[in-house]
Amino acid sequence: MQECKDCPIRHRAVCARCEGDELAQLEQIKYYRSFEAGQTVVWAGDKMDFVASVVTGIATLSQTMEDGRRQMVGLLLPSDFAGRPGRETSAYDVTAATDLVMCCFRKKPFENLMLNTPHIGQRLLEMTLDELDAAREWMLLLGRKTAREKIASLICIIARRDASLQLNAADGELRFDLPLTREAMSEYLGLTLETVSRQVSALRKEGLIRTEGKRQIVIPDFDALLEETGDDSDGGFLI
Amino acid sequence: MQECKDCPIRHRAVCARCEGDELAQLEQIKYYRSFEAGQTVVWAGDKMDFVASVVTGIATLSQTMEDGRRQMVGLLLPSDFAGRPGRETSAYDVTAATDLVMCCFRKKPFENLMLNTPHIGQRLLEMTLDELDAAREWMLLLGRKTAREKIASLICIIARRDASLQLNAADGELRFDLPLTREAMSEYLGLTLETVSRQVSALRKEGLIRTEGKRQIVIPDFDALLEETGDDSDGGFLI
DNA sequence: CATATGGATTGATCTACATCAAGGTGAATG
DNA sequence: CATTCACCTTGATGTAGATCAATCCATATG
Repeated sequence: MQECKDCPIRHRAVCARCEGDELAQLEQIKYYRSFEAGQTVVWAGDKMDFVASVVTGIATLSQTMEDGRRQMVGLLLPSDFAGRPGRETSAYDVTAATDLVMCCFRKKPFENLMLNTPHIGQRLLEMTLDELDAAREWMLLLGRKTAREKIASLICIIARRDASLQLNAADGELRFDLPLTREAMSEYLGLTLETVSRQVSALRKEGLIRTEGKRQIVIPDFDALLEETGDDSDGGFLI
Repeated sequence: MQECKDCPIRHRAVCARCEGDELAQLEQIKYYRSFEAGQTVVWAGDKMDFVASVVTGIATLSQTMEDGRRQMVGLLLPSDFAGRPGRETSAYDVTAATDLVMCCFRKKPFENLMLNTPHIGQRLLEMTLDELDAAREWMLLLGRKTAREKIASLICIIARRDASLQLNAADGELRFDLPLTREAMSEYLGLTLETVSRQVSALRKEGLIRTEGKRQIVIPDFDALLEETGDDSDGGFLI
């Protein structure tokens, strides 16, 4: 089991500012869980007795309607946080989009720790406010953007998040793995997977992106792609 | 100026659990502001040196794209909270949908108070988590629901929120004011106002709702209307 | 009292995306 | 090495909702 100081979650997540005693306490309630791509972490409505931070891989939060329509409502990249203190059950399906490792904290002790360690609560508030902003940006995408703009936006979001985690070859080109299936992309964007496929092809034919293999994406000119998102040129950040 | 203890925001908002000293401190940094329907409280990007709680009326948070497409991303009813501690500018247009009174707290002293008063931060975290859940429910609506389901959902949301504030004649019928213009509804739902109008008319013709005057709505059978939202029958809550 | 004015409604038409359907591709498996 | 399986692509067609345009209605205004 890794030391928390080596754990990627220190970048953004709850224990980033902990030291000494607090860190020791966190260690005690901490454990790692691994999932294979496609596995479900918890179903909506199921008991969820932990909160967690993504270490490696990608997890998604989704809602499902009775007739099966699905909408993704959260995309968790490394260092992102999942789970709501003060709630027994998960409100969403949590699914591993890729192979996934999560750093889990048992909920009850975590909540106790929160009471005695104000900065954990503060950190959590900051992170929740960030997530709320991301959700609102996402709402604009869902409510008002065209299919083409949605695809361009998603690619930019992933590229940006990816770039912030590890520096990519900055010879103008941006190269990275698109870790979502067409179906997952369609659930993110409120489209069908056919429309996703068509629009990705369209961007490829126009030279705005290249695809190498099935999942690797190359963006020759990031700003050109940004133009297609519909966002303000200097626009903030999503997710 | 009202006493905080008489202020509607005590129901849900930040000062709900304050007493003695804290309340006195809150009083000192508190002031009220009134707006007429249609007025803008702040524009996205503008300096916002306060946080606030809605006392009476309705405020909206919206995002605008360069070409004018608009999406509402927040609907603030009495007792709801606006503003992000730790941020200088507003990320959204804040607009008075009806005549509006807000209870404002100057930001800097509010943040200081937060540092010394853990339960304010805790309360804020709870509220932010609730808002995040609401935003995610809203994402499902925007991404996957039909126009008809969107309208039914919005009417149910307002009815529910309204009912929780003051008890309505519970003789089966639910009667309340729909405080949004067709345009505001369309911005909430990611539709055009024409589509909103058509779908409201459709629900009326089918007897699922009645309209009295321009804004008053009567729901003869709430459960019947709920059926049209696409949500699980026991479904939670929005906004 | 005539007349703006700011919603709201309703109709006709268009189109972006969904739906239905048929292959294609590449890694995994016996 | 053939076969399967999961995923992706592309085509043909359908449709929900957008767009464009006219009219209505209630309140406000000189």
